[in-house]
Amino acid sequence: MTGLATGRSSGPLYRQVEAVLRSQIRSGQHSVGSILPTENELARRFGVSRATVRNALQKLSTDGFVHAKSGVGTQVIRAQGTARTSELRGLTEDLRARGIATKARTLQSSLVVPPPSIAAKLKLREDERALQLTRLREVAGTPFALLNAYVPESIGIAPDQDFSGPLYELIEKAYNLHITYGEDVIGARLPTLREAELLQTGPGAPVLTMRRTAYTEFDRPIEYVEAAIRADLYEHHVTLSRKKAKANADSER
Amino acid sequence: MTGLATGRSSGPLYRQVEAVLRSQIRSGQHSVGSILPTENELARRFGVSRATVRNALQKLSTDGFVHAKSGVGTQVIRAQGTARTSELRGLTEDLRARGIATKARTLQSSLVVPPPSIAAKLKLREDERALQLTRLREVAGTPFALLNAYVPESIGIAPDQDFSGPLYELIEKAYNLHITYGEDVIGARLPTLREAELLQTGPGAPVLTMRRTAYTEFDRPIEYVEAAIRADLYEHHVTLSRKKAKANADSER
DNA sequence: CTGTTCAATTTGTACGAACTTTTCAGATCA
DNA sequence: TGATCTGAAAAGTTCGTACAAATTGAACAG
Repeated sequence: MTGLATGRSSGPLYRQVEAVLRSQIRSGQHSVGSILPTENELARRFGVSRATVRNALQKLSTDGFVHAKSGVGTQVIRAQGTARTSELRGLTEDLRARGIATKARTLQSSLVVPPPSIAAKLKLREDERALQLTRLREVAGTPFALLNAYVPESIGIAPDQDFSGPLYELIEKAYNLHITYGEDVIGARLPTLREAELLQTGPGAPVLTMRRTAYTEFDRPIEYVEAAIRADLYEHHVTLSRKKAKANADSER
Repeated sequence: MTGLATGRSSGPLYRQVEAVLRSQIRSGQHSVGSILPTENELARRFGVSRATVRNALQKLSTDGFVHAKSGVGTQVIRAQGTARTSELRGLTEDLRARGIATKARTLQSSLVVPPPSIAAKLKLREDERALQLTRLREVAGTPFALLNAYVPESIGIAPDQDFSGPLYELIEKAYNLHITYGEDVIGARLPTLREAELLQTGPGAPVLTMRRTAYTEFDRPIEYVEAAIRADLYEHHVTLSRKKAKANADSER
């Protein structure tokens, strides 16, 4: 009855150990604040080597559930499974994750030579073209956000297709690219006349602006988006973790 | 001349290996896109075990510099040292990191029983008090942001002290607490009359709003801040990474 | 009672070895 | 030509062992 032997679970041992510990923590079997059994003890109980236990604990640690302290033990610091940092999501994905369905109306879709400022963000050479995509996103029939996206032509997206879904998914799935990270700049201002008209809002009602550059591997820019979002309909959520201020006089940048 | 023997570096071996590889990547000795020598080869060259090399590579991987692929090798995917995700920073820390000095003027500082909505965010029991702190932050003499912070009384911060610096640093250093993560909600609206007056801006000029709950260990709320920031003077920067869509049919939430 | 030393406990680091799974390219066969 | 098979190469996983460093609490000396 030493744990894993009875479970027919598949996959690497250390993931199984991790899963068991995770569920024990979630269920309160190891309460928040308590110290887990020592690594050697866990290894004995699970019938695996200490290295395997450490592998599992390390995962739990980077996920923010436990904190190992030399000479003391490994303490449970949280039980619930909320991610400690939010991941990069497109506007649509974000809303969908919150259970809000949106629909996009494509206003324009054409290949253009983007203005220099945008070409620089996409690291385009002179005269290189990009797909420019203007979309109006709606929630329950109400205009919500005006999105102006640029995607390098070299990515290979055809201008004439269905852009009503999340652009990220389209890029990732259809073109087998993986977006690794993105940089957001969030601000606010009053809408332009055209924006006010399209968003069906007053010229004095502020919009939230979001400029995002998304990158795939090798820091290659894959998309630049400027969004104007009705501030009365949307708030942006971000979860960030804070670095541990450790004693590290080594070779940090 | 097998690398580490010549270097008198201190600290764990795997950190030394990591540092060497990092600098080789940064200097272009291992160019972006190229495949690193195999783990066994690196182990041989550095004169360490493969486990140590893996330990170093794993760090480089989570930092986003390399990507290991089974059956292929470990590829360099970026050379520059920008963090792939931004960490939680207070407004002041954020600006300071960008080289902008600010000063805070404390408008109010008192112990109050916060309204229920805020008490809930701080997980306060009925009648528990919090330090309420209203500050006006200025850049070069220009009002910039109005900050309204609540800190649980149980944290133990005295209401009468110098709050001109970053509140986070004060909490962390003086009270030996560590902020582990925070949740931001960013929106925009028109300023209230009082805000417009204090920020010396017109009633029609939008402000960026930021509500943040910061947590220490055990998910204990340590601070709740509502900020109204002049949108013409500030934009919020965030860098987020995107999860790898791996084949993981295991025990995810 | 107070400060110091010391020893036990626990995680951290490092070695070596072996086997598994994934991936790719070349060889083979229809 | 093209699809499939095969084998080599690489990272992934797992074991066992040993010692180092950090921390805590108990024993001890003053």
